[in-house]
Amino acid sequence: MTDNEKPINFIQQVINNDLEAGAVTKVVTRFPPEPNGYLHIGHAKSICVNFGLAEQYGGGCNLRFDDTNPEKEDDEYVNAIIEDVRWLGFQWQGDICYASNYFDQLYSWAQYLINQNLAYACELNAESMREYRGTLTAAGKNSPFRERPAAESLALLEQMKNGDIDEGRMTLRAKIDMASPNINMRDPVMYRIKKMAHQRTGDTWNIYPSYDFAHGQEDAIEGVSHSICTLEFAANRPLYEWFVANLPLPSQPRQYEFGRLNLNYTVTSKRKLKQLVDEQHVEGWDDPRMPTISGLRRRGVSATAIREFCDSLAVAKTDGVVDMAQFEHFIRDDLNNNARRAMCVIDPLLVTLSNYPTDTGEEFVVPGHPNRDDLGERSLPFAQQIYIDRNDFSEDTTLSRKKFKRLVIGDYVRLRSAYIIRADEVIRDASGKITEIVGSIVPDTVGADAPEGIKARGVIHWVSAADSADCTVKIYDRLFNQAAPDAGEESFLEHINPDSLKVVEGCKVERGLTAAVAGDHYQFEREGYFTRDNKGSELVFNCTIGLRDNWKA
RNA sequence: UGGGGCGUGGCCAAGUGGUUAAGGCACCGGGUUUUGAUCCCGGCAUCGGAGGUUCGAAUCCUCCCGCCCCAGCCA
Repeated sequence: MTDNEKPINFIQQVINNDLEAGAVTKVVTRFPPEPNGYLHIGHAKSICVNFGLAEQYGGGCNLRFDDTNPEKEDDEYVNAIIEDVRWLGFQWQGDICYASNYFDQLYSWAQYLINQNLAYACELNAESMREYRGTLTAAGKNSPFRERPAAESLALLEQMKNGDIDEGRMTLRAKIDMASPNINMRDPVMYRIKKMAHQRTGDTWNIYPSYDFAHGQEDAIEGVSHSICTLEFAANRPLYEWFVANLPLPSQPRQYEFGRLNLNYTVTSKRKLKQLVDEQHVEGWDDPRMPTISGLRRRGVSATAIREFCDSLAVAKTDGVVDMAQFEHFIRDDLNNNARRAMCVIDPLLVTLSNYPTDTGEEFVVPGHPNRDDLGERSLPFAQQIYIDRNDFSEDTTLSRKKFKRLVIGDYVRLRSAYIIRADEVIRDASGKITEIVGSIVPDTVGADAPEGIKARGVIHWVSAADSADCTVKIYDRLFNQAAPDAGEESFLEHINPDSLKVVEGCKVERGLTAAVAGDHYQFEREGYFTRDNKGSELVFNCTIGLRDNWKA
């Protein structure tokens, strides 16, 4: 708990100064996704930054859909985004905002700029506009339509809006500077014609505002004090400021940029994630291998883990790649503290305890968590026949105790929360495969130390053969087998890990887990953290992440 | 080659002229442990490079090198 010792970032410094100078009285931020895909871990950082700042300074954060391009947007995304932000545990101030709510206002501001001789209707097509724009090193040249009278531009804008002009034939442009070293300032497009219905405004509009003409004004309308976005928008800032300076806005928002989150072994680009979904490389946006919020949730990653991880990241202007291990640390940390313990045998091998009664059994009451009394207890049925994991048995009696702390013929091992047992012989089928182990218990060793002369090699998990449930376990590996899947010349799809999903059926889990519901987290002892899948009615557990594994074979 | 931004250990990152250069992840030792987990101890950099200013520089100046972003009627 060293939160108050955490150094403040550059945005907090700006806010502190603004507050001190009286330039700002209420800190208002916003999280402004375009509803053209699902939220991913990169958005989570932005969400934590924006909502976190608002919370820290007693202000508010808006959830605003930047729905200025109906071509790519969909209500499915709107709903998914709302669900994800809520699930992460954040609450926006007031109603949800939509850029499309401001279309009328934006339109009249466009007319205002035309009247100020700061905007004009341009008939250059896309190709010509590109030529006129110049290059990184060569200045552009003025559009032949640049000096068109305001009245004419006004009329043309009206026609564009009404659908009287074909798509691609005309745009409304800001009149700034075609020779600006910043290409974004070379008469950027404010409106383009799209004769397309919008998910919220229907077919009211045939023109839609561009990002640059909309964003700062949206912020101003909402009273956003600090408009925080990622680094790639830095070059748009002068344009943002130009509109803020030249329009009669209700407030004067400022834009600040920080480095977006990149994680190795995955991609955090909506475009690429959409491609994975569309081309069915994964099951959907919420596939447990996806870095989407919904995928992580289905995988079993908790909202707390995501938030703690995001809070561990710096808000700075460097663009690095965070090691997936850092994320995994927070996933494990939260689950270790909060997940109930349970036993699940993933590759069952039958063990018959010959000196244990056939007709009776016992119930061992054990804690739900080693150091969380509030997580209750569970009851483990014990009987003559149990399952252990095939990996926890070896016929090789030469294995040292240090190297193999599991069951070996003739030696002892502790069954977690139960007896110490010894393996006596193996039973095989016709093909030579071991089908059963016959062993024996050491009496009076439940909850008690081993008697003199007996030393268990280690502790292994188990489950009652008769009184346990069948389940399926899904184990995931990273989606990409290269740290920077989108680095090289080749497509990132070339680096998809073909073995990222392993489905194991016929696992045996302690009976209590038949009551597990989606969202319940468990630690399957000695294996890892699992959560019940949120799809279908079968008893399926997704492996969120394995336990740390430090021993060297 | 124009403009903008950035370079501190394997990764993330504090640091705003005087500190033994924080912290986290990873890694390496060791201890505890009925989870090879957790937990606990300990180890682990002279700051992209070269000059310069200064009693003193990661922090200031100069030059150089490297990386990222911008030439959508995407956001």
